[in-house]
Amino acid sequence: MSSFQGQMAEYPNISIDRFDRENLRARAYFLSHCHKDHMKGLRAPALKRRLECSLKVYLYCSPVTKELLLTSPKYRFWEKRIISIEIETPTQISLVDEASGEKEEIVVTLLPAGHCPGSVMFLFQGDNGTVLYTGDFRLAKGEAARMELLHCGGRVKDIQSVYLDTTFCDPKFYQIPSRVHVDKLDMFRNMPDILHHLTTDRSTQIHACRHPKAEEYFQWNKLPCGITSKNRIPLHTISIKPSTMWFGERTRKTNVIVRTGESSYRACFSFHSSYSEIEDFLSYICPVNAYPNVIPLGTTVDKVIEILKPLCRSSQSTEPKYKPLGKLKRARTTHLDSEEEEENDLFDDPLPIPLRHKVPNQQTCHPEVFPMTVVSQNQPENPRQSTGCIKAKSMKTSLWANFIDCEESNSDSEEELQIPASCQGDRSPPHQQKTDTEVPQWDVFFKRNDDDTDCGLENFPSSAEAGGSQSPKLFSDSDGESTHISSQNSSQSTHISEQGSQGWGSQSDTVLLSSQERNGGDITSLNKGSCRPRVKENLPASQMEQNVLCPKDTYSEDVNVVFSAGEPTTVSSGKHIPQERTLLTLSTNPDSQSSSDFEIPSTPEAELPKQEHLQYLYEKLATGESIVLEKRKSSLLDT
DNA sequence: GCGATCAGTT
DNA sequence: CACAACTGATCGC
Repeated sequence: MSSFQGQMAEYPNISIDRFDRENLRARAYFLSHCHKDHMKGLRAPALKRRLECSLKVYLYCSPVTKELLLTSPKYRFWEKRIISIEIETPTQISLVDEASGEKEEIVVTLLPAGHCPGSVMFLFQGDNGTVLYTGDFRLAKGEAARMELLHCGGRVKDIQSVYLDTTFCDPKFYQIPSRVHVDKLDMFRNMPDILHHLTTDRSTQIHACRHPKAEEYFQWNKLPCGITSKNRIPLHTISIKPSTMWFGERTRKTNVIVRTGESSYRACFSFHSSYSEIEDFLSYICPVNAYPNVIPLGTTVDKVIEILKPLCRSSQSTEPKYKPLGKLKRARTTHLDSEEEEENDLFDDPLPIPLRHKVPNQQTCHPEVFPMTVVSQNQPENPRQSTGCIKAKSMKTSLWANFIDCEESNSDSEEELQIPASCQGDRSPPHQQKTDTEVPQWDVFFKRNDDDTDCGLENFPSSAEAGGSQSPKLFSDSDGESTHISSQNSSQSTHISEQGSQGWGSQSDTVLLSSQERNGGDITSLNKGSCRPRVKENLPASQMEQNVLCPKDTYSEDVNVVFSAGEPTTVSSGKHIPQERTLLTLSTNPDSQSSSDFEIPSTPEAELPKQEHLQYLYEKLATGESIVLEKRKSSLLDT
């Protein structure tokens, strides 16, 4: 729960995620995401009055957050006073003191925070230095390194302060498996690409509905949405409750899904970064200061600061921190106010604010162009949006850089340098339009959950060790300790297969595992990954997973299960399907609950399991035996 | 009646 | 453990 009071030392004229008390005097407001604890005062009469009096005060947030916020009638009064800013689009905002006319320029860049739909971090750049407000965030290890707008000239920007989500900033939350999310439909009404994956049709197999008395409902053979079996045959439901279990440094892999009852499971899940993720993030950013936004119960500000301190600059090298961007990108400096000719070439447009329209995500723009949106408080309804290059005259320092993807760290091959970075500067990824041997592309991040193995119980290893999520594997290592799959038993399997199909009538009839597949004979459907864009090992699982609710061209064809945080998700399963697969696989194919519903993408670069292996696994599953993967490690995990 | 706060629950 | 949302009681305006 955020205890951030709304103001940052460097830029006290703006308020973020708090809208009461002294924040009532802010010249501009920022909302990182639509969660109540970050919206304190946002609909209070005091602020309402302020808005009526101060016509230049606006609320800035991501487009999705704007949608979500305006979904509630209680916040509709904001409608004409919200300015949404595209992700990763540096935007200049004039902070005007209406009384004196005094003006302060600030550039804000929204960076995806991976916490919930629309959630962002705010990177502010202005005369008082660069500061990062993370809001609530969950980013996998290595994620910061991939955020080009956190970099300049191949290095992490010189960040004065980070205002950090420290929810799990405690070694006991050292590791949390990477994730898996839906809510009411109305809030998505203007997000067609999200809508696309949801339905109000209750006769579907995977429900993320909820009800205060869900548990009772289950007993009455009813789902939280009220649906019951039509033919008196009991529904077979499996409920999955997301909750945060943390994983320390342990030698043995631990279940990420724990069975808590006949048909109920707890899936480890978090919207917040784990300790190790925070550690990675902060040490990479290496700010001068880090301030905790969250002081969890039972701890104190001082204790949290003690944890953060060693990760800040004073505790590390006095040299400016240099971190190669690794496989993902190389920076090309494009100092906006640079004296260098080369860079000026990139910015030969004389204007400070070229009037170019924004390019839709899936399109490309010239690589040398850096987007810059200038929002003038005088033109709120029609901000001078532009993806063109800009020289931000008011900025003291060179704040921006472009990046070119590269395969190898520190490699200087010309080829790499000449890679046409198709969407540089745009919100679109710099990685777009690459081949499958390239680094992950931005929309790949949104597109699928290749690494849902963690929660998805895929029979494949995650790519965790390679810099992505460090989630525990679903299967134990070769120490022979069989973990989670063993939590299931035959009674469940049969349970599902019989009643599930009958109870769900036509819906269940669409459960489509081919007989070959059931017999382990056809593994192609399990490995659609082979025709997907390939994802490099560094692609963090959580990033892909966490973004499943982002607007779609940015994402997912094969979203995995949608959970409602804090509430059980109900799953009705179909026939003869290894249980976990049924549980956690959801096709987003809008047209059918066809076989794709049950096709789980393989982990990138994982070796395809052999038919015998699958058969072996399925047989074990069917009989309820524990699955021990002794020798399998080499073939399944070491790929 | 409404909002804020707190405690408790899910 | 924790989060986030909700409920109900209480208090003050």
